[in-house]
Amino acid sequence: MAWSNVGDTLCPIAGALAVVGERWTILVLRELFLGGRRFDDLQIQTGMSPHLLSVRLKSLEQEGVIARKLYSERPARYEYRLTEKGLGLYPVLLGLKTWGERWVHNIDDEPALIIRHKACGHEVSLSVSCDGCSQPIGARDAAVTMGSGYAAEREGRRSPTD
Amino acid sequence: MAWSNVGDTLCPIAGALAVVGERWTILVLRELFLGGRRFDDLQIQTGMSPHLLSVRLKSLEQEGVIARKLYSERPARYEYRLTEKGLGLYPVLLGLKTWGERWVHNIDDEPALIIRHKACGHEVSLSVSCDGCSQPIGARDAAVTMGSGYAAEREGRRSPTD
DNA sequence: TTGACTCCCTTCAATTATTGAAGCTACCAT
DNA sequence: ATGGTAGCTTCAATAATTGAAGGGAGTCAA
Repeated sequence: MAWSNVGDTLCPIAGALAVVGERWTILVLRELFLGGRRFDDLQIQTGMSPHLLSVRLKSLEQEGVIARKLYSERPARYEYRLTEKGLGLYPVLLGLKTWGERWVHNIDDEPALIIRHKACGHEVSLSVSCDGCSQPIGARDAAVTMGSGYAAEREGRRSPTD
Repeated sequence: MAWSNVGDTLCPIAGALAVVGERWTILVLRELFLGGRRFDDLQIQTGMSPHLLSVRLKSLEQEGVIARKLYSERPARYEYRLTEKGLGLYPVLLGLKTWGERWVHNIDDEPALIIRHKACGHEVSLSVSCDGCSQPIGARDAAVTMGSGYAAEREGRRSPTD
């Protein structure tokens, strides 16, 4: 299977990756979350080639993750902004940040990014918890069940009925 | 800049992406979180080519995200398992799942994956909240500050001192 | 003890994706 | 009119990915 068909599944993780799972894409989103708005800013701070950045921006716009907004008529100049759909990726970015700090960089280093609640100034964090008992949940505390449709899709891959 | 240098920064998001940011990698991790252990399972359920899967598995093993464990001496057979470092990516996967359900698939569809707290049977969810006031936080409620090192790194890219 | 089968990959040629340098248009400042 | 900046696009070279095929090392059944 080619990567271009990765979204053809009931799995929501694969669906998400079909939109934001290519190299550089999350880095572009990071810049937008950090307040970057212009092509050159995004290009310089991500380090990607201008060509690829333009390809990625078009794709993200098409998917509705970002929107272009005219900020100068002559010459026509657009800035890029996250839509609601794009802002919805906040927990994913925060998850990567948290994991990178814990497992990739040295935990004693000065933090590169500090995220605070605007209203009260305290830091913000990500957590997985149980909707019933509110306890914090780690990967081992959870069990996965598959919906019947997705279970059938997976079974079909095991024993192809062609 | 080439993708291979994407981890050369103080940004923890980029650090994380240097490890798990390539195409297919997160899908491999999904399978492992779903309980897949063997090469062929991973290959069939992700749909990626065997070659690329073997490349990705080696890289993940090298990074300490997964470990190979011998489960049969003769013939030598290994299974792949998430390490603690790998399990730490749980919130990221859950974030993608939640976002995919909300923004990519139809929200009324039967869910493909249901995740429950083993201890009490209720569903599990991801949230961003303030460490001070415990309020739920959206992207717009938070402000980002950069550490001095990372701020300097970024400033250097704007005005290269070569 | 042959043949069929499974598991777990590896190899290779063909196709795609990505890079990095250069170029282009439109405007602004001097 | 000359130089500079913003915002891209084009293009040839390089690297990543695919899909088909193959191969070794065992197990099982006849």
